[in-house]
Amino acid sequence: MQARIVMLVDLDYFYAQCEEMRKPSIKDKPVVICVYSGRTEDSGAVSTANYIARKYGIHSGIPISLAKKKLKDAKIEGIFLPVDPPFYKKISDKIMEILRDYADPFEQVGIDEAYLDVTQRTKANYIEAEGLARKIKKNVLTKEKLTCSIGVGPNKLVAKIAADVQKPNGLTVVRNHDLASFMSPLPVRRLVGVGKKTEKKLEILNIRTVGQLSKFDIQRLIDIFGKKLGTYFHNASNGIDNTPVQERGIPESLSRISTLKENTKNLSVILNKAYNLCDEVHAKLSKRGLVYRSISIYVVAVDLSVHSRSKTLENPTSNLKTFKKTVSELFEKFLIDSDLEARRIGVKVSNLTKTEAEQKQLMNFF
DNA sequence: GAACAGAAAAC
DNA sequence: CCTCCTTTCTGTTC
Repeated sequence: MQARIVMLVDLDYFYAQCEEMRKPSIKDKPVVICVYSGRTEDSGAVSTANYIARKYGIHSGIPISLAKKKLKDAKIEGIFLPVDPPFYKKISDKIMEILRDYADPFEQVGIDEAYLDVTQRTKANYIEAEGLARKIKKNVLTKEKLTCSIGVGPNKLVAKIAADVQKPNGLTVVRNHDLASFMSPLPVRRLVGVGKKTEKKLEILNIRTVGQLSKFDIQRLIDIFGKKLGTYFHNASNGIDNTPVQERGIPESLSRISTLKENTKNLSVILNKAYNLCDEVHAKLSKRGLVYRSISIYVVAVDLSVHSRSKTLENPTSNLKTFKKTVSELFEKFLIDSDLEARRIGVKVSNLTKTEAEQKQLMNFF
């Protein structure tokens, strides 16, 4: 593959920034967007926090009660708001539409991130790419009143890390010439694919920085992490990533998961909740004109261990009755041979394809 | 090669 | 005290 220029546009502290836009008076306070689980008054976790809240150690994933305690200890008033996904989705859609026009091709990742291959419209020139990034930032700010951080680099991996190192409202350009000096001092945690567990494993091998990882014997990496991850680490630590920017087509799966009011192993209590989740997944499916062939259930046990069961059907379907029937069978079986108390439960459909009608529409296009 | 379950990560 | 959603990989089993 010849030289590319790839951008990663990341909408800053997205949910919290959307709320700030809706109500600018909260902008100078810690804003904490919460997923309330409904068990008790403040049970649940933080989804997103603005940068003022982050200064007090409030990050996504921590318990809401802990976030409140942190602000209380600091004697600071915070704004706690429940997530409003439809609102964020609308804003995201508008922004993604703007971004898409700058890319060739374009790849949205999640609700607040997108990769843009800008090789063509910048003629592979980094000066042009930086100018384009500024233009994009200005455009998003003018049209949607939101800031974003952009990373520009020779591939997705570098663009992503570049966007990460300076935020919010950042712009970081990494040219091939600066690749090694940019990458090698970074902690391995910055690499996509290195989370908490992998960081620990690498630390045991005395690998803390990307530079140290790049010097580590590739065969040893493969022996320890497997072929895929081992070779990925070797390449990634050298800033090499050939994965193309690709428009996302049909999703792999659609799921809904939710926390139970109380821990239980009672089938009817679980099914009552599960059927509601089925309804929601079903609604999403029909809106997108998708059918599925596989159905899964999830149980997050009291100890937070995650368990799943699944069944693949003979033929693709979108029949809600079939969905619920299968879900009930899977939960019933699970409860018989597991005896775990469920804290959270979920349902998922996968093996997705377009409906007949949608397929035809697509054919007419040609 | 497909189905299934779990782990890990990122969002 | 511990949300929610999606993807990718691995090992196992048939």
